[in-house]
Amino acid sequence: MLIKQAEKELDLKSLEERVQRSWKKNKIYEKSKAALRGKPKYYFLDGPPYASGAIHLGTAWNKILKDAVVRYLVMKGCNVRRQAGWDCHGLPIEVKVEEKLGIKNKKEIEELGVERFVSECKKWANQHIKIMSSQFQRLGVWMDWSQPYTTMKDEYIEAAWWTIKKAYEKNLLAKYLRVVTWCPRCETALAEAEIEYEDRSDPSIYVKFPLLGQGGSRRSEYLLIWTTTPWTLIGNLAVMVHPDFEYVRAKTAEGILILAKELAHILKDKLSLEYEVIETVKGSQLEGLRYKNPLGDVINVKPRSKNAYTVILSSEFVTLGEGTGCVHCAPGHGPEDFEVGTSYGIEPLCPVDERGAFTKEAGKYQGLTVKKDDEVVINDLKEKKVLPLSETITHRYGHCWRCKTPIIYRATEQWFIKISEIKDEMLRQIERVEWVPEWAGSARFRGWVENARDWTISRQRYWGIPLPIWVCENCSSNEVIGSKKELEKKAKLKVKELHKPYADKIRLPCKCGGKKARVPDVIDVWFDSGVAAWASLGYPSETREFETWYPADFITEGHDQTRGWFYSQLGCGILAFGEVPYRRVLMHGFTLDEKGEKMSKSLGNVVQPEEVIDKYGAEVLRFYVLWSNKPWDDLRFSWEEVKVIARMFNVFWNAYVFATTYMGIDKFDPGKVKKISYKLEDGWILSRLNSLLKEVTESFDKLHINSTARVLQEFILEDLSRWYIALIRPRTWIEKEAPEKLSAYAALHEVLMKLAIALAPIAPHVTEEIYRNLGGKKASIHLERWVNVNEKAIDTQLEEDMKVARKLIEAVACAREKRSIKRRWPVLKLIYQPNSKEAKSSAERLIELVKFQANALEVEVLSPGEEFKYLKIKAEPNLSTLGPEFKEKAKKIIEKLKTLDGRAVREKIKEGYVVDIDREKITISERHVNFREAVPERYSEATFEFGKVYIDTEKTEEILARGYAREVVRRIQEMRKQQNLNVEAFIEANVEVKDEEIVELLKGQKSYISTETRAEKLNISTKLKHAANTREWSIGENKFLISIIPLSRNTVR
RNA sequence: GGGCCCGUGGCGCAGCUUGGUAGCGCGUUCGGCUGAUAACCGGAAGGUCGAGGGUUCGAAUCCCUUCGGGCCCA
Repeated sequence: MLIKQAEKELDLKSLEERVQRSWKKNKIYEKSKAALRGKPKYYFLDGPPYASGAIHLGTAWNKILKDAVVRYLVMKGCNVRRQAGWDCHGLPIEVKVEEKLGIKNKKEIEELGVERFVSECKKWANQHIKIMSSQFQRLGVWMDWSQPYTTMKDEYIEAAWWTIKKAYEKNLLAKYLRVVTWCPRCETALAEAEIEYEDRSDPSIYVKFPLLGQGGSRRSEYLLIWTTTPWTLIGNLAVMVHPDFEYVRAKTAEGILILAKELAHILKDKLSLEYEVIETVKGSQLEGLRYKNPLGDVINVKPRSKNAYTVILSSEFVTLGEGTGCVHCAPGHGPEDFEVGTSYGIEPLCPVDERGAFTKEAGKYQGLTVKKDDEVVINDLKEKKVLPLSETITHRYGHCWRCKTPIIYRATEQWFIKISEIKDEMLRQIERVEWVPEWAGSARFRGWVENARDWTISRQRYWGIPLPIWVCENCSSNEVIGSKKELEKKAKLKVKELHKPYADKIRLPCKCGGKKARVPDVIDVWFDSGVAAWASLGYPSETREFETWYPADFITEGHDQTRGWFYSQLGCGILAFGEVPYRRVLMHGFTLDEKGEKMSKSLGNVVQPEEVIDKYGAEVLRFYVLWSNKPWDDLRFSWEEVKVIARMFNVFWNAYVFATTYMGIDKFDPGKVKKISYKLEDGWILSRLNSLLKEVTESFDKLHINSTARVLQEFILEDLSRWYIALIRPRTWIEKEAPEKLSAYAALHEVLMKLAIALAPIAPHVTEEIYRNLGGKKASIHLERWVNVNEKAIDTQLEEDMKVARKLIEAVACAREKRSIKRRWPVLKLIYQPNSKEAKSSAERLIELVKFQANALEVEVLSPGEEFKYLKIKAEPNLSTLGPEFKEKAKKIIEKLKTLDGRAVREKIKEGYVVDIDREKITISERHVNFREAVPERYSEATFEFGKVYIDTEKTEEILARGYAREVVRRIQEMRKQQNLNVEAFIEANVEVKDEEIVELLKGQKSYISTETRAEKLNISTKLKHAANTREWSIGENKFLISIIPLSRNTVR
């Protein structure tokens, strides 16, 4: 096995394509699956992305996260099930298909034919599954792309049917009249999860409802209400007040108005009405007051309930936050209105049809459209002089998540899952799950479930799982069908497929002799994905897979899925099996733009994954999104940071190129290394490697994948590239098969190999290339087992020692800089004054390394507390104490002190230093002097974490010789590089410098210079003949002329 | 209006679980190194850790309040 020199330039894009092609060609994914047979089962369940459109950064992040975790688990030896899934039904695709076919509403769909429409939807889904699959695959995501689960297959539909039937059997399926959120464009009920809230401008009107006088006493008296939905006044049936609030009767130019006392100020502030409070009453006293709907004579509403058009009480829904404290109640148009109205026996009234058009009951408004025709209502109110104020406000309003139409509330009959009855069990089940982060379950999800209402599962649409409920046209009895077989058996005929319109054509016989027809509704798509844990296993029509895998061991999705998939699965799981169908959840964040704002097409700040891949490669995108922040925080996308990661890969690659260059030249065979005597730094890097592997394993296990990525990055940049390779570089230049060279190769090889394995789940392509070229034993790195930590290799003391050494060497660099001494120039002596015993021993153990890296001829390590002996100590007289104590003698004492040796003074100062002034012995104490240290001119000093360093800056002849030699070597190397010479090429070099002294110095360094530059002939003189490529260099004050000539035999090798 | 999360030099983040000298990267600037590296190293400038209060000998870290952003809901 030979290691080839790697390509110098890292082109991730082409590397990735190359690697992906080889995966395909060699069926690596299939092999990886095959290798897992018999290993412990692990069921990863892919949350199905919606099969329309293209992937975006958020879905890319999601899949990358899944892929990294799964790859890790596979390497750890888990037999992971990793089937891709697709969510295919629902409004989004219906809307796209409507657009494509140029139709706008349900009527047109019916005209076109449901069969055609549904088949177009299926086609759309299939097309986009294809597109998105290949986009995900380009990211390097390994899943079963060829056998995905889709929610539109008959077996999948059956699983949903079966689950509905379970709910029916458990008496958790119900149909009742309730106010639901409704999209008038899509003509269907919407679940809470299908509504998004956006700011919009709406009317804000104050309306007077005239009280019906009892014996004329209430003439010109009104309830003052406030609303932002004028159209709902047609369905108004009551006015709610809070029983405990105080209300006033206020006399104004508009008559006597009744409203909450606390809000009475709006009469003046908003309506510009002077008012006088003539009575204050409790809300409860208003109960039963009758009023007239001001639109009463133009509409056709005939409520039967005796409580209609009266004041009713609600302590729950009347607040003083806004409005007037008298709340307009239209039981057909609001859930709260419905609830309170019903408790007063008021039957809800909904004079609005599916499309949002007013019905006959709306009288003169028949045919007009809700919301859109608010103006008509407002004008009528104005004419009737019951509208003291009409303005507009901006507030959050719900919109259909697909077509953005403002939603309305309608009272309709719908089918529900009675969440209220299973909520306690749901809350208990949340605790069985391991949530990452913990609060995703204990706080966020729990909070959502606690507030959950019954789940409306019926939709009045076409592209979805048909609701498997058949109702007798005769006796109205229900039947729920749980499978295709059951349906065929009962219908006594074959069913083509379970979608609309085929399912609708099936009629079932009823005991009463009549026929049962399917309710025309389809099921809420959230229910579809809710059954994925068993539906994707083909259960219940097939049980083998189910018995093997269920329940899901791991899922990961964004925090929006708290209300979505985490929830729908929990609900469906309880219906089906009485338990939550997943065991571990990683909740991840959202992708935001660089300013932390949501990416959206309208803002034009969307970054496409392809864009990143085109510029930097999938590897960079993968590493970036995993590294950027904690998985559960939102990710602020930043091109700058992407660049940082791209550079890291470059450094990693360069380290690999370095290794392969020399290993290739020397034909190093990792398989044939026998006895290795590692040097200190080899032991160190292997220790660091194993410490790294430990951290990587731990953080992966905890799903703290950003930590994983960060420690890997740190290791690559700091330990491997910046330090270890710098340390072993001289060893790689040794020509012979020296043991110290082989040990460096062996260590470097092990590091690169294991690092590649640790990095493989995150960067599957580049690590594959490296693994194969470095002689990996398997056909692919992804068939490798995760690396076990070799605890024995971890030497924490050595790691600590190296830390001290590195810091020490950095401090030397700092001391050098203070005197502008380049690193190429050796320093005569390095004195290290450590600040602890530990630091001292660390430095002593690594003294040779320090000496070499600091480029010092000699190193001395002092003991903690031991003073650097050349340090000058100055005793500075303290004038503020000497003056007052010694008065006129002070001046002479000061003079004297300045002449003394500070060190001597300091030694004796404790017991008092005695000076002789005019033959008088005067004792100087600590309070009289301050001691100051001064570094002698010859030394430069720097302080750092582990103490102080001093360097001797004296330039001896030896230093000059070595310094000039290195300067010359550097220049020759630069010229070799410019001439693109092979690393191994031999040359003839000519060096000319006028200064004779320098020539003599350099001649003494001839063998060093020749070895370093592979100069077989080296001429140094004050005057030389030069070749054409001669270059002039300035080194210090001197001009050097240097030329190099490649030797002809270079080509032979 | 409510729940959850986030807020740390110009920018992007770590540190917060378990309180003890505020750290990294990018950017700026000055200097240096380099036969793996269009890479890198060192110095400098740059922070009242969103704000206010509390607990404590000591708070970026724990608690309360408040402001701004995100997601979800009303």
